[in-house]
Amino acid sequence: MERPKEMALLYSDSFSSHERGCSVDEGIDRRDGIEEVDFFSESHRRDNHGGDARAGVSHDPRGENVSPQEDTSINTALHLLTMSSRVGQGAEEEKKPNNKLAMLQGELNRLGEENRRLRIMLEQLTRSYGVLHNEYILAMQQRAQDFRHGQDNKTDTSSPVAVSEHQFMERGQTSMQNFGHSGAEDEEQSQSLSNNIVNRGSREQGIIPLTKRQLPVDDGPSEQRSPSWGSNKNPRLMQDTSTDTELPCRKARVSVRARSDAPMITDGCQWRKYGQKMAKGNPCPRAYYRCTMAVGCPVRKQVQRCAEDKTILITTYEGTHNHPLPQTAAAMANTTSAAAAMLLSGSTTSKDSLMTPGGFFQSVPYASTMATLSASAPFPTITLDLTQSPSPLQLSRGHLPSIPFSMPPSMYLPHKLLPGVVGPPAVQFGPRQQSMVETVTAAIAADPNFTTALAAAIKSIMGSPPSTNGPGGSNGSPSGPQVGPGPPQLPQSCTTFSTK
DNA sequence: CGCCTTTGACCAGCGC
DNA sequence: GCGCTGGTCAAAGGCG
Repeated sequence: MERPKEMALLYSDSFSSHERGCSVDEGIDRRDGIEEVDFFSESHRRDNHGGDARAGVSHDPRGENVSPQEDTSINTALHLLTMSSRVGQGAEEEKKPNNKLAMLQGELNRLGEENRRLRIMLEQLTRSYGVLHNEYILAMQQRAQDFRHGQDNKTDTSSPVAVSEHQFMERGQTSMQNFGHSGAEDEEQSQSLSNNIVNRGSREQGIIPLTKRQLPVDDGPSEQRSPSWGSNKNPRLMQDTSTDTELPCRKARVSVRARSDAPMITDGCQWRKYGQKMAKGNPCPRAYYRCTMAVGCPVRKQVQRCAEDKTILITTYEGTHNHPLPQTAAAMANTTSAAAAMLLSGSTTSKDSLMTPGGFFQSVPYASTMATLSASAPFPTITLDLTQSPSPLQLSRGHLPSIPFSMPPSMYLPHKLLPGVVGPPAVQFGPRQQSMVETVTAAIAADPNFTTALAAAIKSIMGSPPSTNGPGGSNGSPSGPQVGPGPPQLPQSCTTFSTK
C-alpha cells in the first residue's frame, strides 16, 4: 500500500523535473500515473492558495534550488487558470484550446511540485521519527536502569548460551558499551534488554505518550491486555489506542523456519491452542497458540507448515512473555530477540542508513544473511530461516554479502517500526538440533565482527555516548519477572533469512 | 474435574 | 458495498 504511494510520489517527482517539454498528451497520461497523489495535492493546494508563498514554489523545502524557470512556469500556469476562468466563454473561444493546454500543463506542474514537497515532508518526518526514537530508547534505558537499582537482582536463569546471547544483545542493542561484562549482570541486563526491546512500549506506557504514539512499540499488549487477552481480538488496536497504552500498530513478529517432523516445536513454553485456520495458498492449516505459562501472558504463536516443503515448520511469535522463562526457553528466546532487536534498530534508522552501503544491516553480517524483514504484513516481521546451513565462511568471518532484502518504505514509517518482539522460548530439540542451535547462537554471539559491527552501527544510529549505560545500560525490565523474549526453535543450521 | 483441542462463528481490515 | 482473509472467541467434546 505504501509502496504504490511512494512510487507514485517518486514518479510524480521525476515527472515534475522532466515535464517541461512534454506534450500535453503526455502530461495527461502521466497524470493518471500520479493519481494517488492527487488526494494530498488537494489539501496541499488549499494551503497554497491560502496565501502561502509556496504557491509560487520559489523555494524547495529540501533546500534545493529550484530553477527560476520552474517557478515561472508554475506561476504562469496558475495565472492561466485564473485567466481562463475569468475569460471563459466570451470572445476568446479560439484561444480555448491553448488555454486548456496551458491549464493542464500548469496543473501538472503544480501537482509535480506538490508531490515533491510532500515527499520531502515525508522524508523529514521519517528522520524526525528516527531521532525521536533514539531519544526514546535512551530514555527508556535510563529509566530501566534506575528502576533496576531499586529492584536489584531479580532474575537470572539463563544457560551459558543464553548468557552469551545476552551479552551480544546487550552490547548490540542497548548501549554497546561494556563489552567486557559477563555473568549474572549480563544475564540480567540482557534479559531486561530483550524485554525492553519488546516491551519498550508497553512498559513505559505512562511515559511520553508522544513517543508511544510515534513509536510503534508494540507489545504493549502484554500489559495492557489484561488477563483476558481474549478480549482483544481484532480490536486490539483500537483498544490500545483508546487506552493510550497501546500503539496503533501491532507488534513486530519473529518468524522462525525450521525443519521438524513434529506438529509443533517444543520451545520450553506451554501453549494452548485456541484456533486453527486454513490459510490461503497453503494446504496445511495454521494453528494459533497462546502462552499459558502465566496468566495473561500475551505471547502468541502461529504454527504452520511450509506449503512448498512440508518438513519445514514455520513458527511465528508475537508478543512478550510476562513471566520468567525456563532456561531452555530463555536461550533461544534471545536469539529471536536479537533478530527483533535488529529489526528494531533498523527501524530507528533512516531509510538511507539501512540501505546505503554503510547501512546498519550491512554492518551486521548475520543479520543480512539470516534474517529477512517483511513489511507485507501490517506489522514488521523478521524471519529467521533455520532450514539452511550457513556457509562456513559466513560463520567464521561474519562476512556477508549485501542485504538480501529490500526494505519497503513502510518499514521506515513509525507505525511499523517498533514492535515488540517476541519471544518465545527455546525449543527443545534433539541433541543434534540442540547443538546446532547452540552453535548458531554462540557463533552469533561470539563473533567479534558481529558484535562490533552491531555496536558500531547502533552507536552511530543512536548517536549516544556509550558511557552512560554501563552494564546497566540495559533496560532491565522493570517490572516483574523477566520476560524473556522468547524465541523459538532453532533447529538446524541457519543462515538465510527468507521472507514470506 | 480441569485442561486442552476442535471447530464453527464472529469481527475487522483490506482489496476490488 | 461486498466478499475475502486473517485472527480470535467460545461452546462442545475428549483426555488424563
